[in-house]
Parts: sequence; C-alpha cells; structure tokens
Amino acid sequence: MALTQRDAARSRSSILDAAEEAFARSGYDGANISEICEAAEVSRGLPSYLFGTKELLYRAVVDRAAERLRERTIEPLRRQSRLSSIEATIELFVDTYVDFLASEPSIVRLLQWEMLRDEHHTGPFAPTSQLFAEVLAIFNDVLKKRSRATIGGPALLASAVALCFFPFMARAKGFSIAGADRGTLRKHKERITRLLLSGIRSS
Amino acid sequence: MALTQRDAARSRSSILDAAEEAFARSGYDGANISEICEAAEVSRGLPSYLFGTKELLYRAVVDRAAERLRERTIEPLRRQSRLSSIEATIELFVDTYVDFLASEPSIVRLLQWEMLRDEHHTGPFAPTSQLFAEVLAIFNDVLKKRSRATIGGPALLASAVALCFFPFMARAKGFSIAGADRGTLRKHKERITRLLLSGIRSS
DNA sequence: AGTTACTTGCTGAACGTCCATTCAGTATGC
DNA sequence: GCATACTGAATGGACGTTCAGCAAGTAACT
Repeated sequence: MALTQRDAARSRSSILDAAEEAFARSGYDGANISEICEAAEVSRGLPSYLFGTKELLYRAVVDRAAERLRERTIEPLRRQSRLSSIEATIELFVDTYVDFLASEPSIVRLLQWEMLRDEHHTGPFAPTSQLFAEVLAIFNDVLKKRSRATIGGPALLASAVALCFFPFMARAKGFSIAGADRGTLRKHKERITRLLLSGIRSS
Repeated sequence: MALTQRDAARSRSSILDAAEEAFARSGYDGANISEICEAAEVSRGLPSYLFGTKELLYRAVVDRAAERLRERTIEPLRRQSRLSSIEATIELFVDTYVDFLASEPSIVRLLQWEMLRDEHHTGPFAPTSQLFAEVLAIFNDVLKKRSRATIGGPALLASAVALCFFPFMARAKGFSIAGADRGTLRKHKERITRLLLSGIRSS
C-alpha cells in the first residue's frame, strides 16, 4: 500500500481532533471513546495505547486548545502592550478575542465545560485560570500609565471577557452570535469596545 | 413512630433538593442516582418510582429552578415595566438578577449545564430560552418609549445578562464574585448599571 | 537479495466496573 | 382489605482499560 500506515504522529493528532469534537459536544462524561475511535478511524484500543486514560486524553485536548488560545489572543496583546494606551489595548483584545471565539466554536464549548469542572480550578491543573492571569497582568500594566484610573484591572477584564464571550455561549435565539458573518462580528466588536471605553471615560 | 413516614410530597421535594445539588455539581452525566438517594435519605428505587427516569427527574429539577428564576426576576420586572423608564428597568433588572444569582449558586451551575445541552435549546424543552424571550419583550417595550434609541433590545439584554452572569460562573481567582458579601455585590451592581447606562447615553 | 532478529504501531476481544431501570415483595395508613 | 408508599436485590447494557498477538518498518548479517 502506498498509504502511510503506522504513523504515530498522524494517529495522535487524528485522535486529538476527534476527541476535541466529542468533548466539546458532550463534555467529559458524555463523550465516549468508541465514538472518538470511529470519527478518527482508528481501532478501539489506540487512544488508550497512545494517551493512557480518558482523563489524560482530555487533558491533552485541553492543553492543545489552551495553546491555540494563547497564541492567538495573548501573544498579540503582549507584543503591543508596552507601547499602547488602554484604549488601544482594549480594542486589540476585543478584536482578537472575538475573532478567535468565532473561529473556534469547539474551544468555546471546551472552556464552558472546563469552568464547570471545579476540581481543576482549585487544583494544579488550571490552564484557563493562568491565561486569565496573564491578560490581567497586561491590563494592570497598561492601566498604571493612567494617573486617574476610574476602573480596576480585574473589573475591566471581567467586563471585557463577559461581553466578548457570552454571545457565543448563549444559544437562545436572538442572542447567539455563533456562526455570524463578518459584518455582524464587526458590529458586535464595535459595540463592545464602545461600551467598555465609555465605562472608562465616564464616572 | 411519630415521625411521618410514607409522605409522598416530602419524599418528592427531598429527592428534588438532593438531585438539584448533584446535577448542579456534576451535571447530568456526572450525577448518579445512588448519591442522590443517599443525600435524600431514601431507598435506591424511590426516584425511579416517583419520577420515572433520570431524564425526567432532571427535567423536574430544571423546571422547579426555572420557576424560582421567573418568580424572582421576571415577575418584579413585569410589575414595574409599564410605568418605568429604560434606566429604571435596567437598574431593577440588574438588582434582582444579581441578588438572585448570588442567593442561588446551584441554579447558576444548572443554567451553565443547560446551555451546553444543545438538544434542549433547539427542541421543545427550553425553559431558559423562553424566560429570556419574556425579558426581551419587556425591554423592547420600554425601549419603544424612547424616540431615539441608540441600542437594540437584544443587544442591551445580552450585555446586561453577560455582565451580571459572568462573574458568577468564572472561577478564576480575582474574577469570581460567588460567595461575596453584601457590599461587594452592591458595588458590582452599581458598576454594571453605570456601564449599561453610559452605553445607552453615549454613542 | 534474502534471511533473521528486534522494535514500534496497532488491533479487538475479553474483563470488570458502574449505573439506570425493573419488579416482586413488604410496610403503612385508611 | 385495599390502595398507596416504599424497598433493595436482580438485570442488563454501556463503557474504560487491559493485553496477547499481529503487522509493518528497520537494521544487521549472510
């Protein structure tokens, strides 16, 4: 056969793709390994062989997703933060974060499931918490330049994340922005940015 | 025995209490009926006897929770909306909604789990979607009184819910407001209200 | 070029555990 | 004595994990 068989790296990523889809759709408990094997077109035993347990497979999925999140939202922010005003920082954050959430619907769901698995957030395994902390540090840094900051870093970040994230998780019709076109996303971003900035200025 | 045995109503609500706690903590798949029986101090077979299946028990829990949500956030709003300005409506909504979320941590989690169970939101069983629609109708109604509304009802409601709800679901330290004291809650409410109102005025 | 030996990738049936559901049977109140 | 409330052991299915075994690649040696 010309088809490459026995390619461990390909098998790994194929399983990770299928597992991410399954965990995003059904959560940790709801997903089962058989359906993952079927979607990944591998045998029933391979995930255990490559990743050990279901829990370890799940962590691999979340880690890979967290890495994408970091690359596409934190890194751009970190590169610009030294020179930017708080206005520009917020604008950049909203822009990259909303684009990211729109392009990665399964990560949106993974993050939601993760928020509900509380053992992780008190325990040592808390990738999302750590990412939040990094963005917070950047926000605090930029806010310090303002002599009269009318809002704290945590409150500002919490509002920003809430306004960006929520429309992607709510599925009630009229609220969900999941699967929206470019124009709708742009208006959404503008609205959020304007609201956050008016919150900084006023008061 | 003086203790009342064989009290179907008491058994029902005792099971509902335990089930709500279990479903809120672990979700539908993660919760198991044995632990619910233990917490409710009833026999292993009683939940099935009274509610039929696990799915029906879950629906009973969600319905009861949705009823509490309606009573404490929609009803107060409905009573005042006819006479109120949009400012007063927002203030009242934020006030009652935040108080409700703070006093009902397990409903916060139930709502989060519910948002992830997508079959329900496209299917006929969607209590939360319907509640959102009711509040939206009220917002639209009040907004109509303004000749020059600078924001749509859906966008306004989405922002309000996002800002109120998110701090209760995020568990990253520095963000979570779950278990906060009265003063912190008051400041939180004031901040949100101010932000939303400045979003209406400016633009 | 062919044979051997060894490593690595992978398979799928078998196993054990967990868990929702069922139901024959018991207790209770009227 | 009859309906209602409740019990808990039995049942069967779903699912994660294990593992003996097979196949594919690689290297060394003839």
